[in-house]
Amino acid sequence: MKKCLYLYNTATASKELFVPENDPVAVYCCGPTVYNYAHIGNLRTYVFEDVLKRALMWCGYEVRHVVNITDVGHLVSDADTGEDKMESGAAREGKSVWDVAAYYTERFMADVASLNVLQPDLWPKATEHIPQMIALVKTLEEKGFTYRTGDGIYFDTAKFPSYCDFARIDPSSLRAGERVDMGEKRSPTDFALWKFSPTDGKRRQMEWASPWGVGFPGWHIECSAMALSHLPQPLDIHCGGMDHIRVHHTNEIAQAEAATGKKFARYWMHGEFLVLDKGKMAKTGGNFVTLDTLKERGVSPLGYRMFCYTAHYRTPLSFSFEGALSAEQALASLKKTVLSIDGQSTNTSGGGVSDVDIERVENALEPFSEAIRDDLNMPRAVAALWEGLRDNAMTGPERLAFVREADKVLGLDLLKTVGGDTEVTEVFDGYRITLTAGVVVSATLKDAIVAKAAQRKRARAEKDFGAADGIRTRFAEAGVTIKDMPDGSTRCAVSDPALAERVLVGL
RNA sequence: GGCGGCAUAGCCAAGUGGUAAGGCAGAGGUCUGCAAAACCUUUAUCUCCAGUUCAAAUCUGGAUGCCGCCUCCA
Repeated sequence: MKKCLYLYNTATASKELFVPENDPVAVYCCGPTVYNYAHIGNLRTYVFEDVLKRALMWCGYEVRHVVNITDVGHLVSDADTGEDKMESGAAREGKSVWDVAAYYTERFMADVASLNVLQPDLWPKATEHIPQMIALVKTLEEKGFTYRTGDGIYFDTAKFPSYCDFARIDPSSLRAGERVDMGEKRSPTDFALWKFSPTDGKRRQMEWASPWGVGFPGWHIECSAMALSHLPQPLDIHCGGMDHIRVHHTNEIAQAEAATGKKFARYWMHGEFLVLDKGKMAKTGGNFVTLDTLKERGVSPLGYRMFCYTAHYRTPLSFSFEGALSAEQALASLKKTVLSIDGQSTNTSGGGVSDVDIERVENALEPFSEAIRDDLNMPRAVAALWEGLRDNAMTGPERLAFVREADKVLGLDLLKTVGGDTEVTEVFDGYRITLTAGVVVSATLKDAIVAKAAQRKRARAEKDFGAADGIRTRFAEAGVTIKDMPDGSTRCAVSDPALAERVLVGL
């Protein structure tokens, strides 16, 4: 029994009940062009797509998920000029394009993995699908959809009457040649299927032989070829960022449908941008924030995932470190709340599951489920989670079951106990002092902190609060927070070991 | 110049006709030598103007501001 799910379809500009044609559901997502690090704006889209996939699975569907890796450089524009991003990336770093592609592919995969994005079933690479792309272009050529210019083989959009339907554009409104030179193109909407390598002697690092001459594929044909090679047509869902609607997806539809005579994809879903004060974040601008930058500023990957949930995926989300930090904080208290749930069975049967009233859990889950199934409304789903956690009607085990279900879609590791932190408990003069830090702390620093903390303990016992507070102030300067626990023990949390060492050990 | 979108508390935001979800921050309180933590309580009439309606943040018209697309881009 599948749960029903409503999704917004860009192709019809409306929310529709999702009814797949394939089993497993065929989902294709446009992947990264691997010439630089993924910025958190890119990553927002992959989080959205992951939520989509999890929601589908949660509703009872099996999913076949394909995300391509665009490792072939394409020109900055379809015009004859412009540099190739892959090639210029290689030149910038003094590596071969192949090395650049391999490096950033690996980095991208690590980034999405840290965001708890589920692995797709397949990561096809453009460079490994050149024959399929050539075959597709050949079919288009045989059917009369192409023409040749001095720099490549182009798709003739005039031969595909429904070209403008998807993006709802008025072709006459496009200003041909105003911003980019048309070259020999017959129409501003025509696009390259195959580009010839430059003949000025500047050899490309990536080029292949083809029936039309040595060159490389156009960007759009890469996706169509990879999608058609690995998924049944029509695809059930095709995803990407907003910016792909106008050109990339419009072109993909034209190529694929012209070549096969069949519908390419049934549902099209697009993620909105992450925006900064100054507008959108862009790789080309060079000014962008990565997951590593976020980590340096105290925002974990899952904190960022949480941040993505503050807005609906079809709404632009304003980014600021303050906002990201608030999501980090929210995630921390959410986890704390979950960890404090007493999951012990109150039932003497010892089964542990027997006293979970499934129906009660499902009732509690209903608002969450409704939000998810209403076009992945994550802000409402997260609100429903908070509300559910406050629901006193549920027992501890029921509450845990509730969170476990919700986290299948959220992917926030809400039930995972805190790991990775170093935590050392020392007994000093009879006082229990626990040291926590996100990283490994040297023995000297540990000893210094423990000694100082014990000294403060003693001062407090002797009611010498001036001395006690002096030590606490010193700790604060060293980035160490100190807390007296109800059970009489003391906890010290080290935020920056280097700083702490300088302040507390150095002198 | 054309096309499209957005404007909700200090911040991020949900909400598309019946009198404002949630989170973060803030405030007050309990607790504490003081802190911290925890827990409880609490904070908006929805950019402006004019309409439609018994009723509008939600519909219509206008104004202002911001953003996106028209070139590669999540």
